[in-house]
Amino acid sequence: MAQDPIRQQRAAARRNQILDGAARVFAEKGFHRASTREIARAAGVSEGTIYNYFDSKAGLVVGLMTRLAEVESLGDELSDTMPGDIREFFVATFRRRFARLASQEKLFRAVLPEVLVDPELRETFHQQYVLRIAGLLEQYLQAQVAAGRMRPVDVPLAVRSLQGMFVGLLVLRIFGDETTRQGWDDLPEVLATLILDGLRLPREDEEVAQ
Amino acid sequence: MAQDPIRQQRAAARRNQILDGAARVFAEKGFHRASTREIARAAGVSEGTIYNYFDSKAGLVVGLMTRLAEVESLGDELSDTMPGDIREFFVATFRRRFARLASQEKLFRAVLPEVLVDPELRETFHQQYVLRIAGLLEQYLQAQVAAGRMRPVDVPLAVRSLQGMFVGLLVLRIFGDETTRQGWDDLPEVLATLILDGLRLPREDEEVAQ
Amino acid sequence: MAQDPIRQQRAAARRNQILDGAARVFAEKGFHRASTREIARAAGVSEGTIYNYFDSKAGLVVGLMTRLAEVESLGDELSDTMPGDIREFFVATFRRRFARLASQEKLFRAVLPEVLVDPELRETFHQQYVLRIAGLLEQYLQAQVAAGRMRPVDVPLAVRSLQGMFVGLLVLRIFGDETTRQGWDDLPEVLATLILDGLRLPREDEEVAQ
Amino acid sequence: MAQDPIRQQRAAARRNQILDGAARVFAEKGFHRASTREIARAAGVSEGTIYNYFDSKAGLVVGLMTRLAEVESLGDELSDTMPGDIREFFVATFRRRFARLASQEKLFRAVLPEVLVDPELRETFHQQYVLRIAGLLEQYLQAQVAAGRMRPVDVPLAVRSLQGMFVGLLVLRIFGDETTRQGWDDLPEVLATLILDGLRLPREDEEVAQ
DNA sequence: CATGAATGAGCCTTCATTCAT
DNA sequence: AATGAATGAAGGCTCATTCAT
Repeated sequence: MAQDPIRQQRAAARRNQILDGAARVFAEKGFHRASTREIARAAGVSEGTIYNYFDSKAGLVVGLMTRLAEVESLGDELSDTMPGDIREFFVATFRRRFARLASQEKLFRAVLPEVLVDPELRETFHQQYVLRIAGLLEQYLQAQVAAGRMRPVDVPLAVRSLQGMFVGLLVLRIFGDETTRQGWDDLPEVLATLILDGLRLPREDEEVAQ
Repeated sequence: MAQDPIRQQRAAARRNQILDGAARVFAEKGFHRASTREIARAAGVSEGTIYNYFDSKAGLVVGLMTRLAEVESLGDELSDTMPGDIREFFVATFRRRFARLASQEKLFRAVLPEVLVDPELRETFHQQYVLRIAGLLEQYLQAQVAAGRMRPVDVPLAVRSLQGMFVGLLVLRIFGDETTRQGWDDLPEVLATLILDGLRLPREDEEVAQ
Repeated sequence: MAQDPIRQQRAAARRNQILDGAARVFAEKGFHRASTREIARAAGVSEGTIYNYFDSKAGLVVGLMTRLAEVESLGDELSDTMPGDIREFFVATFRRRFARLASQEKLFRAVLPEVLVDPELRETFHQQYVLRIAGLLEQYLQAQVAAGRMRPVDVPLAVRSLQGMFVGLLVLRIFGDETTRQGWDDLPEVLATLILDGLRLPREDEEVAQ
Repeated sequence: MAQDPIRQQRAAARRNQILDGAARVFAEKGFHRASTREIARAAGVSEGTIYNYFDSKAGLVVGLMTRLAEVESLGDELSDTMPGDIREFFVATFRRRFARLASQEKLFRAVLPEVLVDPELRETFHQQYVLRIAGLLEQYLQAQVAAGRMRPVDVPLAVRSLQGMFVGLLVLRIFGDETTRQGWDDLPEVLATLILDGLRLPREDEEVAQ
């Protein structure tokens, strides 16, 4: 029938409408303290309707994560930047990631706990989020290493370290750490220096460690 | 009365007994899915007894965190190492932290979510854990910078980045990320390189970025 | 929508159904010894349903009180009687009040204790019950005093004394006092004499006290 | 043993100490919301000790009532007054009762509810309190009637009405009724007029109702 | 006699989920 | 497809009472 695409569109709109409500309530109260009643109210639908689009309350989290991952167009981010200057690339990328993270802080704060606890969600999130981004970063780093522009480190682990740093700094932010929060905009620069140049300064009587 | 110290000792033992039970159940099921009944059973006491020692279920998390922080003798860790070689120091310190984190993975997985969600817990954890460790690290880094052995970065932010990396890598571990999990023992070395020397290799026709 | 009034009617019916159950159990066991589970069973609904219609267990008492007050059409009672003969008016009014009180004895026995203890309930009951009836009685007495048919006493206090007597006699009844219980039907007459004519007989050698 | 009387005295002192604590806590929170722990603390003893002197929490109420009744020396009150002037006697007696009631308001508020609800307490209270006072009042009234100084009403019912009025006015006071509370000191006079002379004023063209 | 830690039954309330309309 | 009333299991927590010390 010709109505199919229309229906699908309407259904997708409803889904999103519900997810928006869920995101709002989850962000404010956390997963467990958010009731389906409140989510329904926030989404402007009835409780029953939620269950027409999602299997369960946990299904809402899956939906949110999936949507999060769909929206992430990391590939673009990475390729958007001219690969010319490494530092500029790093800083720009970091800056974008940090802006993203900050804007989703509340949602992360709400969803992360449940993701940490629920094995299935954990798996989904890991696949759709961690591995996807890791893959892209690995490609980039690998290329740099191959080109002799970067130290031949264990690329996957280095990437994990980077990702970890992002996640961890977000966690610190969530903890309310003032230093992290106020320095958020400076972090891309600091990180770039840290990651690219390292902390160590060669003593004068030493050779530059390469 | 001579019984006072005995009383206190017995009370402390009970507290720990209860916390052990709580840790076990929290680790297995997470905070919200763990019922006080189950915790009581795991601890070998009655439900009522729990409330003779803790204000509420959330109080158990506070207790666990506090105990965690008490056990942490980071000061020793830092000073134990000869400050001779910076890299050795970093690697050794990282190794110890990573061992610690890994051994407490389950507990973290159980407690972290609730800490993220509950504002009061967040504050407590931040004070007792994040800031305490941050302070020690800052001292160390600052000294190195002052001695001209390290690049004059924004020390507090650099420290947060380090801490974030620890936390974040633990989170990746919790996500079940195979790369992180299998590379756990190699991470201290990778991180040391990353943090101390940086990724970038100077091209021959370039100046050393500072 | 045309369903709204139907909905409302059904909801009102449910409310009453629940209140009936609550009244039954409260009357039998008193407020505190009545469990919501038992109330639910007595009302023929689930425990959860109670909370769809009332905020809390205490809310049931409020509901009962309100319903009690709504049913009371004291105004009619007062005006129904011909104002012709004062004594007849008193006796008739008393008789009606006493019949009312007796029929609600159990409910009062169940609700009064909680009303006495809970400040909020106390206030509500005072407003909806005591003051409403007091106002009507005051009007009546005031009119009689103004007409010179009654002694110019402190009307509000006299009314409180009357109300107190009703309440107090009900309490004695609840205590199981046999004299009160068996004399219940005679009390209107006795009270009328007491209140209208007083106990004192003038000695022959004295003036009539006024 | 010679210690018996000493022991008994000490035991009685403890009992009273506990009852004082109970009275304080009951008065503040009501019977059900008062915990034995709090009572113990208020009495300066341990929870266990309470159970060495009383069977149960309800036993405390029995104890309080009994002590209340013991302290009441109504006989003295009644005989203290010169039987000369009836009105003076009534006013003086009322005044004393009202002062008593007011001073015990809180305790009544706390104990009455439980007395109303618990059949056993009800019986005890009725015997020790209601009937004892009723008996004394009946004697007095009966004598007055016999002496031709009072109208030959149904004495027991009249007495119940009086008692009811006391109880009822106390209840109104407890409800927080401002009129009752502020007029408390005037009530003895108002009541005396009400009870002795009645409200009705004879019209000039009528005979004095007898 | 006094203590107070331990008990565990039982309570009120919440909430995800279902289903008749 | 939407609704929202009804459900009832489950949960955290309180507290009167006991008993070993």
